[in-house]
Parts: sequence; structure tokens; C-alpha cells
Amino acid sequence: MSSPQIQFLEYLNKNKMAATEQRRIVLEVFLGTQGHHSCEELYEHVSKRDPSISPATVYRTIKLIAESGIAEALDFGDGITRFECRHDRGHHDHLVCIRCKRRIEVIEYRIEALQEKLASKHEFEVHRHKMVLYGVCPECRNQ
Amino acid sequence: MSSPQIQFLEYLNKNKMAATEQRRIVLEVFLGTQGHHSCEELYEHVSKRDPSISPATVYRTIKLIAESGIAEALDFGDGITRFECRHDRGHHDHLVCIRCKRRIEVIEYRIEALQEKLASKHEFEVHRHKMVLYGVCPECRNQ
DNA sequence: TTTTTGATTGCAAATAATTTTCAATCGCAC
DNA sequence: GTGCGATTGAAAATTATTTGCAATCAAAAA
Repeated sequence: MSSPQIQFLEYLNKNKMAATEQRRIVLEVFLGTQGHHSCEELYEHVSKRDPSISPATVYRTIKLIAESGIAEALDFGDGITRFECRHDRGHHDHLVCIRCKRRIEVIEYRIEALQEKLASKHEFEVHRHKMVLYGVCPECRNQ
Repeated sequence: MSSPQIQFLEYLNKNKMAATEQRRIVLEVFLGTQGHHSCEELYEHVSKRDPSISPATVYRTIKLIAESGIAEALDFGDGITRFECRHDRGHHDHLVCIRCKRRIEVIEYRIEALQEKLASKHEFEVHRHKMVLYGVCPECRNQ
């Protein structure tokens, strides 16, 4: 797999979309972040790089980045969509503490395998999935 | 466990909340539905029973019903919160077709067991979880 | 039962994240 | 370079949901 930058350009090209400076910047900023970020957070970072870029463009661009397969949209149920990079890191699920809102990334391959099995039992062709476990983390449990 | 109606009254009582006619009606309507329903859908049904009840009251009440443990909030990532009854039906997860939006309820106990194991490995005390597999259903796969 | 008091309601306005509209501008195939 | 369709910023629109508020109601107290 080529670099995210090239992958994005190929995606734009394939869909007859222009490789604008704004899109390049949003991608660079997105790739420069760790973890999951909301569009608002991304917009803040983008603004530092180029204050003339509007929130709408960030929203539009991050969507393209997700469609191109570089980012993945996450939904933790708080009404905010967050995005994380799919490069350099395997797929993972999340443990969310309902008290302190802390999120831990986890992966359990046996669950992944069973999900595949479960889906094929229903003749579903799974493209992606999300699994979030909500609970109380050890820190919060001890006050 | 007592009936949902009684459970709800106990919840209201415990929290010094009044058992109003509106709350009774919203609960009845909710219990009379199958599957998962948005507040808007619930409001439509409630309106037939009593047109004077406002959407705000439905939103407020379904939230209480969820807090009382009778309903569970579901989030399929389309920006609409749906609620389903937790009585008379076991917990289950969902397969969602990204083409026709059809949702299938599924349960795989081995996954549930592994989720528990995964959480306790991180010393998390899981209260609930959600797992949604997105893919293409057999019907949509064959055009 | 009547009073009292704090909870609840409907309505409309407010939120908040995201999307869209639109005129101006820009990328890029020719 | 030119032309045309894609893209942009700004602001308005959308959409689900929440909230402020004055009027009303439930239920504890008298």
C-alpha cells in the first residue's frame, strides 16, 4: 500500500476530484494527529496552518479522507463523530469509561473471528464493524 | 422482576418524580411497540393516543424509561437514537446492511463471553456494550 | 379535603453538529 | 492560456434533541 498522501490523490483522481491545497492541508493535519479527533478539533489544528480554511471544508474533506479508506469514522454515542487513521495501526475496538470518559483501545482476535463467523451465518458480507464496551475503569471504581 | 409499569413507578418514586398521565401513556406506547424506535416514531404513536402530548415530553420520558432500565438506547450511527425494550427479549447485537439499511438482530454468546474476558483483563467493569456489524445483506448483494 | 410546594408540561426558542446553498474562485484537461 | 466543472468560504439551513419559562399538576402536608 502506498502512502496515505498518494492513496488520497488516487482516490481524488479516480473520482474526478481536484487536489486542492485545502485538501492537502487537511490530510496533512489529520495524519499528524494521534488517536481519534472530532472535526472541530481538526479544524482548530487546520486553522493554525491556514486560518482561511473554513470548518465546512474540514467537514467535507475529512469525509473524503474516510471514503478513501485512510480514515475511519468512530461513533462513541456522544453525538460527535471522531476520525482515526487506519494506517500504521491495526483495527481495534474501544473500552469507554462512563465516568471519566477515558477511552482505551483494545483488540481481541477471537472476537473478530467470531464476528466473521456470525455474519456469514446470516450471509452478510461484513465491511466494517464497531464494538464499544461501556463500563467503569479501575481508577474511577476506586473513587 | 416486576412488570415494566411497576418498575417504572418505582424508579419515579425513588427519584421523587411524579407519575403523570403523560409518562404513563409514553410508557404504554413504548411497551406496545416491537423492535427499535426513534423518539419521532414514538411521538407519532403517542399522538394518536393523546394529541396534546408534546414531542419534548416524549423525549424527556423515553430518557427516564431508559434510565429506569426498561429501555435501551441504540445508536446505529445515522444520527437518530432509537430505543428498544429490554424485557421479554435477551440482549442482542445488530447486523446493518449499508445498502438497504435493514437491521438484523443477532446474538453470539461466545462473543459476549469474550467481551467480558477482554474487559476484565483491563479491569473494566462493563455495564453495557454495543456491537454493530456493517455490511451487505444477501438480498442487496444479488442486486 | 384544601393547601402548599416543587415537579412537569407544552410551546417556542435554543443548541450543536453537520450539511447545504450560492456566488466567487480555482484546478486541470484541452 | 482557456473553459468548464469542481471547490471554496460564509452564512443559512437542517435535524435531532434540549432547554427556558409561565402555566398546570401531582402528591405531601396540614
